[in-house]
Amino acid sequence: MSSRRDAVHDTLRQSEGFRSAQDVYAEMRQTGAKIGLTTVYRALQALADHGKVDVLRNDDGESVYRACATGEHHHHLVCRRCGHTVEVAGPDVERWAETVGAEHGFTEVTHTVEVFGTCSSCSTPVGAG
Amino acid sequence: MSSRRDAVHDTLRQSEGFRSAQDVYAEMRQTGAKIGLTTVYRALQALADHGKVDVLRNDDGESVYRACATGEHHHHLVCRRCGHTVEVAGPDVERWAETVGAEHGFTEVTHTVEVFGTCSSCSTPVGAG
DNA sequence: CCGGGAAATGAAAATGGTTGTCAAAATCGC
DNA sequence: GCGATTTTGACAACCATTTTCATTTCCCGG
Ligand SMILES: [Zn+2]
Ligand SMILES: [Zn+2]
Ligand SMILES: [Zn+2]
Ligand SMILES: [Zn+2]
Repeated sequence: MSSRRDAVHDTLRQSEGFRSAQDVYAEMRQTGAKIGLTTVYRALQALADHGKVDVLRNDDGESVYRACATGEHHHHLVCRRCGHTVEVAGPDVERWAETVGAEHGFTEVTHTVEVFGTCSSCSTPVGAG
Repeated sequence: MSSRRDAVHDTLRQSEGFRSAQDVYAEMRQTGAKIGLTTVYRALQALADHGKVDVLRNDDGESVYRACATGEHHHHLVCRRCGHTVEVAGPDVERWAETVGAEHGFTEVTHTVEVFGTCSSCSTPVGAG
């Protein structure tokens, strides 16, 4: 229905890592797209609600979004330098979370798991001769 | 040095779960403490910087703090209803995070892991009996 | 006890991401 | 074409957090 929402989704698909609403907005405007910030926020929220994109909070507390390849439950390995993101599965972690919750009598157990690091490209020594 | 910082720390110790700066401030004022909101923010940040309290972001993006029993690396099992928090260890998760990072050539790997659920007290049926 | 300088404090203003408002514009159904 | 419905986006409102800056407190030598 919404060409704007699709445009937002497309913009996100072109990005490798997680992007904030403001990022997406700026990029779309830069490429000549005619869209308002409010609409970008709404599109992003709608996409997240529909499970079309993943959302998490960065260190600044901003919501950042990413169009992941899979709709399955997964987590992320994110380069804190360049933002390069790898989707990773962790069956052990899934089990662990469930177990830990059950051990303490918790139900409806969910979890958040994110892994950060410096990717190989970014960890290549710059000053090494 | 700072009696204020100690007061903030004490207030946090009296809380079972994670509390926001505004929460702590409100509670301290309620109990008659003479302190400003700015100072509460600063004390909380300082305590977090010194590893004296744990900090994470709640669903609203607010920073929430907790005075944990151990200074060791650990994670949390949090009741999303009453905030009841259990400190949990997850050696398997620690290993998994390292492994996943290494497999993809990432270095300086860190992670965030939080488990949420409904604690036994909160999951007791209310209308039953 | 006195004074100066550094550190701590907090009221008020600024910041900034996000959400709410609401009128205009686009779309739909007929 | 036309009214009903949805979408859009400029702008204002929100609200947690930060910054500012003048005042207060603390520390310490004299
Ligand atoms: Zn990188
Ligand atoms: Zn998982
Ligand atoms: Zn509970
Ligand atoms: Zn860990």
